[in-house]
Amino acid sequence: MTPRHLHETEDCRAVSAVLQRVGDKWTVLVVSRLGAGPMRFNELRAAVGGISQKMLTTTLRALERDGFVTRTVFPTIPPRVDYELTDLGRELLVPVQALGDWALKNIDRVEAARMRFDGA
Amino acid sequence: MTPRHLHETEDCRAVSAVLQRVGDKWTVLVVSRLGAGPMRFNELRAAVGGISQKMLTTTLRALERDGFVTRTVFPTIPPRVDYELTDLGRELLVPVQALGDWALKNIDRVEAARMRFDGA
DNA sequence: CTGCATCCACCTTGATACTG
DNA sequence: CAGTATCAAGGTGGATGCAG
Repeated sequence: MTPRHLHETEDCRAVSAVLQRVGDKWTVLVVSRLGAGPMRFNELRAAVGGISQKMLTTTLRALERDGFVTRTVFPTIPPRVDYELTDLGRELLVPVQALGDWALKNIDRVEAARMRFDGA
Repeated sequence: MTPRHLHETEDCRAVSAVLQRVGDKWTVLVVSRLGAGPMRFNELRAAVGGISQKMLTTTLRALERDGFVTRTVFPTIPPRVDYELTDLGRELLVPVQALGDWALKNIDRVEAARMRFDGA
C-alpha cells in the first residue's frame, strides 16, 4: 500500500491514542445519539440508556473539551442545557462508523474464531 | 422501509464494543507492527517498544483468540514462536488506519479546542 | 527464548447523597 | 433539571520471579 516507513511509529501511537480516546465505555454511544440532533441532558441520558449521571457528565465534558460537542446553557428555572455535535464531531463520526460497519460485517468471523480457540 | 434506523441502538453498541476491543493500550501498536510481516516474540517486543512481557503475551493471546493473528511454535531449543496477521487481521487494519488518518489530520483542531477550553 | 504466576498501584466506573 | 462530591469495587497494566 503506502511504502512510507519514516513516521510509522509515531503514526501508530497517534492511532492508538485516538482509539483509546473514543474507546471508553460511553463516548461512541453518546456521540452517536447526538448525531440525530441537539439534545438536553436527561433526554440524552434516556436515549443512551444505562449510563449514570456522573459518567454522562464526565463524557460530555471530555467531548466538549476536545471540540466534539458544544454545551449551551439556558439560564431558566429549572435550568436547561443543550448538547450538540460540532462539525468536528460530525466528521469524527465518519471513520468511527466505518470501523463500526466493518465490525458488523465481520462479527461472525470473529465469533467463529473465538469458538474455535475456546474449543481447542 | 428504512432499515438503516431500525437497529441504530444495537449497531452503536457494536461499534462501541469494537472500539473498546481495539482501544486498549497495545492492540493497535502490535497489529500495526505485524502488518510488516511475521515476527518473533522478542522481535515484536522490541519493535513495539515499552511493552512488558506480560502485556505482549496477553495482547497476542487475545488477538489470536479473535482470529486476527496466528501463532506458530517451532519446537526447537531454544523455542521460537512466530506471530503473523491473518487475512481478518489485515482487513481490520484498513478501517483502523482510516480512523488513524483522520486523527493525524485533525489533531491540530482537537488540541486547539483543548487549549481554548482549558484557558477559559 | 517464550510465557506463566503473583503481587500491587492506578484508573475507570458506578452508587449514593447533596447543591443551585 | 443539571451537576458535584465522595466512596467503594473491579478492571488494567506493570514489576518481579519462576518454568519449560
